[in-house]
Amino acid sequence: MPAYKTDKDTLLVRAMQVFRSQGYHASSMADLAAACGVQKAHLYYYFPGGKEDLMNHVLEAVHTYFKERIMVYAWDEERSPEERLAQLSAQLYKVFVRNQGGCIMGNTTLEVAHLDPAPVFVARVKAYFDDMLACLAHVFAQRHAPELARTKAQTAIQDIQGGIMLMQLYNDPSFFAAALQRMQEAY
Amino acid sequence: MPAYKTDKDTLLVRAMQVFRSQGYHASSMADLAAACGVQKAHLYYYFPGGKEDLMNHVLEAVHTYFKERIMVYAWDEERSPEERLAQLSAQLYKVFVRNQGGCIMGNTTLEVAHLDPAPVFVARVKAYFDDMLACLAHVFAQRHAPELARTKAQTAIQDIQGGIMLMQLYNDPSFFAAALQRMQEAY
DNA sequence: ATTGTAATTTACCTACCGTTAAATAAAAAT
DNA sequence: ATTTTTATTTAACGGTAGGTAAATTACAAT
Repeated sequence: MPAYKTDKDTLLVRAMQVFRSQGYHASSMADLAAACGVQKAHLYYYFPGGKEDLMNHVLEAVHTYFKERIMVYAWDEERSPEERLAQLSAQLYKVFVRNQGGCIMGNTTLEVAHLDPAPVFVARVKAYFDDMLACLAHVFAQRHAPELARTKAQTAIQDIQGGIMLMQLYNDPSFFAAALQRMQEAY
Repeated sequence: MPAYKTDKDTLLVRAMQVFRSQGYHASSMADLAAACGVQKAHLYYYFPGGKEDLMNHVLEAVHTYFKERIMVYAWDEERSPEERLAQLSAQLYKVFVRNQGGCIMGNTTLEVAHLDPAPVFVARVKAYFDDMLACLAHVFAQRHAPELARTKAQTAIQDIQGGIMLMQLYNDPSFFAAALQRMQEAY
């Protein structure tokens, strides 16, 4: 089916893996091209804006993936809130433990949040956390008042992000797993 | 009193500010030297191992600062656990909200945690979180069983680190402040 | 004053960075 | 078959990265 050897989505997946495990600045265009099995000049064909443009599309793809494959469970009105949280936890655990490099959104936040000038893709990271916050708050709102639900969602996200941080530092997924557990118990 | 224009500690403070707000890889030796008011070659006089060596000493200094100026409150047996947590919260709030760039330990974790080869200073970051965890667990252990105390300490740290992350992303300290509040209520 | 040592700068090196232009190869259209 | 368009590579550019060697300046000891 692929007439040409590369399609844009494959490039994005490979580039994402590099960015996630090495970070934005430590990932060179040469690294990214090598991981994609392509000469680095070719990356400018699909992403004329260069490295920043590529990262922007990578984060957009990640955001889309999370919305379609993970956050959807939060909006599934057929299931109980408890079931939704369990589904969310299971999916998040799979994604963040299977893959090396933790959460590219969290990594990117701490790496570039207050660079001057701020890269354009900071907006993508914000949009991701906006959505994650909204979907968790929606689930908690099934039982709790909107404000409390929102606070619980924020708490869960902070706990989870901190858990991913310690998981990476100590190479021990239990921090992250515990955060997911607490999110479920918070309902 | 300073016979020469630079002493090592001043260099470390200035370098720390750069590393904290720009991150490790985005901080060039030229940036660091400029912030220190020194030619970049001079940095190799005090830190022969170069950038990595400098970062290592910066993180060591930060670790020492936190131990002596913040974590001490946790071990102050003269005060009640509630008072100690209040003191810790107040100090942490001051440090992380006043300064730009959030927590250099958290930033560094997510930026370099799984670089290959891992920089030597990853060990310093681990030591910092070890100590922070131990001191919080010590306070919680005044009322709770050791295991539960440790879990509460982990939870607090994760919540706080996630709070610092969102604080930086949204430029809103309330995430972080809420985490400190929850830490106090967890006792 | 002279010498010795510690601190700091000047000048430079190589390697690699992100990026661009032009050439080539592959596929589609006619 | 020929042409046109799309995909991909080759080759190179200027800039800057981290780092080094040597020269110079500032202080200390005598």
